[in-house]
Amino acid sequence: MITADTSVREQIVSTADRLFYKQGYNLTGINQIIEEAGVAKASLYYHFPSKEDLCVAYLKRRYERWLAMLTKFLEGITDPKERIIKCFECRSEYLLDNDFSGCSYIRIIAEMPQRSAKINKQAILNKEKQRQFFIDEVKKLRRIPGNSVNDFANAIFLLFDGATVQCQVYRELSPIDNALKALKILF
Amino acid sequence: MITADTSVREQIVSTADRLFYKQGYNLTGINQIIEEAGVAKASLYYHFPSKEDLCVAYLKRRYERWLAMLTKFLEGITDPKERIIKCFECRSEYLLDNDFSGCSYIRIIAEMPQRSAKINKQAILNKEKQRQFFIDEVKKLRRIPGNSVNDFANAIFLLFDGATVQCQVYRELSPIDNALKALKILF
DNA sequence: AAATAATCAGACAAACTTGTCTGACTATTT
DNA sequence: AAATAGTCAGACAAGTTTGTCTGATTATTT
Repeated sequence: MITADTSVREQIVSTADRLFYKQGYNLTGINQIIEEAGVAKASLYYHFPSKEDLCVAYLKRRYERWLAMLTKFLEGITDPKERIIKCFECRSEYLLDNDFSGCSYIRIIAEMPQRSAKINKQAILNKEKQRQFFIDEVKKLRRIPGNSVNDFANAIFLLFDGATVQCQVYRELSPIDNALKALKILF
Repeated sequence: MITADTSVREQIVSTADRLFYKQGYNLTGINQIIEEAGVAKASLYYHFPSKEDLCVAYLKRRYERWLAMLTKFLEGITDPKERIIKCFECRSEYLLDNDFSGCSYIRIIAEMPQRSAKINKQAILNKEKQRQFFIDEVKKLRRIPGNSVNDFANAIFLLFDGATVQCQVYRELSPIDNALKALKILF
C-alpha cells in the first residue's frame, strides 16, 4: 500500500514544482526532474503526456500551496481590512521562503510567449482566484474608497502583483512595505 | 562609409532586441539571431563576448526606446499629475505595439534565476530610472497624498508594474484602466 | 489465475544549445 | 604601404532538449 504523498506521481509533481519554480520552466529539463525525483522516464510520461501537462499540474499545485498558507495566516482574523494587510504579509513570508522567485503564474507566462493554451488557461484561472479573494474582502468593508467594490479590489490586486514582481527583481521585501504604505493612503 | 543604424553591430542588437522581447531570452538561440540579422557568427562574437553581454545591450536599448517613446508622449505637458497619467497611457500603447510582452527588465529576471550579475545590474538600473521618473514628478505636485514623496511615488510605481504584468498575463489593457482608477482614488 | 496498470533502466532519435576555430577577405587607419 | 579592425561562411565540439520505444518486472484488480 502506497500513500498519496509518496506515490510516484506525487514525487514527480513535487520535484517539478520545486525545480520549475526555482530554476524556471525552460531551464528545467525532463531528465533533471526524473533524476531528482528518482523515477523512470517512462513513469513520467505515463502520468503526463508532455512537459506542458506537467506544467499545468505544477500551476495547480502552486495555487493550492498559496491558498493553504494564506488560510493559515488568516486564521481567526475577521476584520476585512486586517485580512487584506495580512495577505501582503503572507506574501512576504512566501517570497522569503521561496528565494524571491515571484509569482509562478506570472513567471510562466513571462517565460512562454508561445502561449500554450492549457498553461495559459491555468495561469489565468489562478490569477482570477487571487483577484476574487480581494473582491470578497472588499465587499465586507463598511466604507469602500472610491465607492466601487471592483475598482478598489483591483487597485489592491495591482499593488499585490506589483509588489510581488518588484520583490523578485530587487530580491528584497521593501516593495511589500511600499504596498502597505500605499494601502494606508488608499484606505 | 557605413551609417550607425545599418552597421553590423546595430543589426545584431536590433535583431536580438526583437527576438529576446518577443520569444524570450532562453528560447532565442544565437543561431536564429545571426540568421535573421544576416551576419556571420564570428561577427556577433566579435562585438559581444557572450550571449549575456548581448543581453545587457538589449536591456539598455529597451530602456532607451521606452524613454524616447515616453518623452514624445509627454511633449508639451507640464502638469505633473497629467504627466503621471500620460505615463500609464504610454504604457498602454507600448504594450499594444509590442504584443503584450510586458516589461523586459522584469521578464529577463523572471527568466534567469541563476542571476547573471551583469544582467541583474542592468535590469535593476533600468527599473531605478523608471522609479526616479515618478519621484521627480511627485516632487512637483503641490499636495502630496500621504505627505511623503517617496511613499507616494513608490505607490504609483507599484501600480505601474502591477498593471504591466497583469496586461501581459491577460493580454488586454484593462489593468491599465484599473491602475488609472486606483490613481484617482489615491490623488 | 489471468488481465491490467504501474514502474523500472536506459537506448535512441532528431534537433537544438553556446561558443571556438579556421581561413579568407575587405575596409579602415596609421 | 603596412598594420589593424571588421566581416564572412561554416565546420566542429560537447552538451543539451523532448519524446519514443524496448523489454522486463512488479502491483493491483478483476
